[in-house]
Amino acid sequence: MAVQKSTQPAPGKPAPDSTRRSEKSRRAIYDAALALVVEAGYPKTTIEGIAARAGVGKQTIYRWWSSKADVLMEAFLDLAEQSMEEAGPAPYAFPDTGDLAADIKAVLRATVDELRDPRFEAPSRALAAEGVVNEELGRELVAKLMQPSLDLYITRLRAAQEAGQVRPEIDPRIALEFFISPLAQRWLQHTGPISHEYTDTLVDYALHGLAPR
Amino acid sequence: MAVQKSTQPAPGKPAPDSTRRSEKSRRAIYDAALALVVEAGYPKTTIEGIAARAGVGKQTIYRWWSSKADVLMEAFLDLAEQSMEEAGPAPYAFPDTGDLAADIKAVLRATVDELRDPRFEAPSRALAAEGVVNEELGRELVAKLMQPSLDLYITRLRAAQEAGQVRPEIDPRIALEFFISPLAQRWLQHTGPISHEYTDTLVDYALHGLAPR
Amino acid sequence: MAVQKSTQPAPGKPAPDSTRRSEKSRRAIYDAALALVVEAGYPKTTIEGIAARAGVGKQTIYRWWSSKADVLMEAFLDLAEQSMEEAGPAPYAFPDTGDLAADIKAVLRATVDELRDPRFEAPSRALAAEGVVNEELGRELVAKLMQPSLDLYITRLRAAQEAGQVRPEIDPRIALEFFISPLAQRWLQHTGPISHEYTDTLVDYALHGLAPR
Amino acid sequence: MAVQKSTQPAPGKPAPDSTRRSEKSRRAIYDAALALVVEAGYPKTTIEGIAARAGVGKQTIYRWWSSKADVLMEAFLDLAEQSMEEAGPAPYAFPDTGDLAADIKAVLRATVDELRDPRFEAPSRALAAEGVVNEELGRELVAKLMQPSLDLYITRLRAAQEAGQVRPEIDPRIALEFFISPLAQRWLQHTGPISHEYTDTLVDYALHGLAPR
DNA sequence: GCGTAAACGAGACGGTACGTCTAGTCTTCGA
DNA sequence: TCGAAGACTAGACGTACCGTCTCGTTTACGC
Repeated sequence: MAVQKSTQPAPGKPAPDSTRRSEKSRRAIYDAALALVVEAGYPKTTIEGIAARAGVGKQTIYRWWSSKADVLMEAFLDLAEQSMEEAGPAPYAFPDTGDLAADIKAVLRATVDELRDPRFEAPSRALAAEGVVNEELGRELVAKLMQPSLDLYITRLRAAQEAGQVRPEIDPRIALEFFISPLAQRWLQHTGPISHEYTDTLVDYALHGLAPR
Repeated sequence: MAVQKSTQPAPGKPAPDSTRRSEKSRRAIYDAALALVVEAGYPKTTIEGIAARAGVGKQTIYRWWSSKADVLMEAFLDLAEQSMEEAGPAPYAFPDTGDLAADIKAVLRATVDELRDPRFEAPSRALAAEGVVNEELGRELVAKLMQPSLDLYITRLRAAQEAGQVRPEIDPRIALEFFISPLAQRWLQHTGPISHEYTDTLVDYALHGLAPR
Repeated sequence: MAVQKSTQPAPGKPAPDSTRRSEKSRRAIYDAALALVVEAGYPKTTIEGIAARAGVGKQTIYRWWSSKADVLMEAFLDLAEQSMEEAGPAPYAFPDTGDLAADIKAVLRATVDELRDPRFEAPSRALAAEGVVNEELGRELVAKLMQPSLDLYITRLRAAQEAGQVRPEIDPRIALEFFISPLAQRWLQHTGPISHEYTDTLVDYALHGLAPR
Repeated sequence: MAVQKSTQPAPGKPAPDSTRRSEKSRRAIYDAALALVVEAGYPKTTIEGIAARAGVGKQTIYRWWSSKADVLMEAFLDLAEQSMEEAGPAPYAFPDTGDLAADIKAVLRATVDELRDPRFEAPSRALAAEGVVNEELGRELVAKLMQPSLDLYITRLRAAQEAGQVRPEIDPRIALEFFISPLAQRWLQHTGPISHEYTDTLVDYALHGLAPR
């Protein structure tokens, strides 16, 4: 369960002893970083500002992270982890009631709610934007934040294939994009509003296709 | 056809006389901005650098644009306009051979090629990233750069509905997202490779649905 | 009477036709320059500001003057001329009542009053300061503004020598500095207050020396 | 002896820790400032230039000084201090051989030599000019640079009064201006050449007066 | 429990870029 | 053809952060 935290500083450096790391400072830095991104936006969030708000020396940040994006990413991962733990003891579950459409609609409705949660929105957008331009960070984001969820979609779709509810030649790794990508694009690029009705429609269209039967 | 250029400076200022604007400087600024974004990336592209490379005073930039994103957006719009004019006298065409799947596949293949063109990639990503975080700019991007293309999809899908190739209750404004959004998300978030095969698959899946017939 | 105005623009230039010069603009520029120096001080007085206040294009200033100091110098010369004309028909007089001490005291008291006149103080200081650092301008200032007065001192002192009130071997061009320089230094360098009592004392000390008789 | 260095930054700021100040940077800034004033003159000496030449960040200057004049003043004070220390262990001496005229002549000759020393001239003029226009700086200059010397004149003149060489009713604080002010004015305003002969004459005139005995 | 080494807060340092301001030049227009 | 207006290149201004580099001061481990 415990997600691997990289926390590697710049290579070539003598590598600080992480067993002696101050947990209090780390928490303070996470909190300060997230708060600043929410309040002031990503570009106006500075390492200097994070350090000041966290009551921490700048070097304590540079010792453990390599960039603003790096700090923010970990802070956000931590936030996500926390809220998952709050959510219950079985966080990585995808409903399987036998009704594929209903199951996916339920998950997408929860995703819509999360995307609208202001606590998540500012840091999510900040990281996503950085990921667009910075491929490395983008891939890291995908791997750490999105992949676990995507895997659950894949699992559920395979189950549906076995139950004969999805054609066997369909690649679940592509199929899931019909549910996720339209929502993602609307959110990322402000190309349209997002709502439960919208995601419900997506599921119906995707499962039965656009062409008449 | 002539796209409206905003070119509004900061409001409240005495508003410079745009009839006396130096076309040469504008061109030089566009070229410098795009070149720098390609060469150095968005964050390392600075207004100072653009001014220096364009052989222009900084104030000439601040007089006509309000931010780095603003400069880059206009530069990119200009680039897009130019390449459309090069493309021929019927730039905004969407094929209609009667075969909906083939038509959309052709357009998507062209889109894939464009997304991979290094001349477009860097500035596109830079703008897209800024649009994620800056809603106003994001909406402007959508309206000016994407909407014209989306409208062509809508038109083609409506024609297909009239021809009975698409179910009449389908909303084309949502349907088009099945073709565009997965590609967009893969490109924006590096969630997967993009290729002609991939987009072909998208079209097939979307038109006929995931569920068996 | 008409004092020769240099009004030379930068050398080598085609020399604008001075017969077509706008007297109204010149007056406006003089007034604006003096007003700004009084209100904002010399360093904050800018050519741009003078042009704006005078309701004149910047080029109108650059056409006729070569620098801020140049504008200000002419403006001040003009002011001095005006106030001399106001003073009466015999402006360049030095009293000669036969009582040398009384005559010089009277002139110095008038000088003290002038140095304290706020209308004169700011531009005078501005020019004097520039003259300290810029030898050419300094010499011009001395020649145009101070020399006429100094000559009157010399004339009066020569008369006093002929009347046997001043030793014949004294050089009047040095002697006059005992009256003028201490006052000038106190004013220029803020080394002490200036008053009628002070200048009276100067005259007494200077005429009779410091050593006992 | 140790002259109090103000080094106060802008008031209201959190006041940097002066114990951690880099002596090397300070020295480099002094040297650069003086060199630039000598080479380019006061107006063309910029903080940016000083920083560049000293190999120092601009903020290091703004941290410790509030203006160009402030930097230059301290740099000059430092230069003066240094050259006094070089001069010997009894820097603040005024000769007292019993011959008042000879003593003052000697000091004035030294002053003439110093005023002509190119190492001192440019910065001195720059500061003096600033002091003409900026009363606060002017008073500071007088207090820190001139007053110590003036006090020596006063002391010597009082000794002369006790010895009966100067009339007892003479105020030494005014009398000293007969020696210093004419020289100062000639130097400041370029009203005349300065030489040993000239200062010798001043002393003779001043001690014995202009009027015949 | 004590000495010591590393992590810490603090913040000065050499820098880059910001957005504003002014200088001085060049261009356009109307009188 | 000149004066007014103002856009232009150029670059200094003072501010904000950057990332690096000391400073002392905790803190916690091994002796």
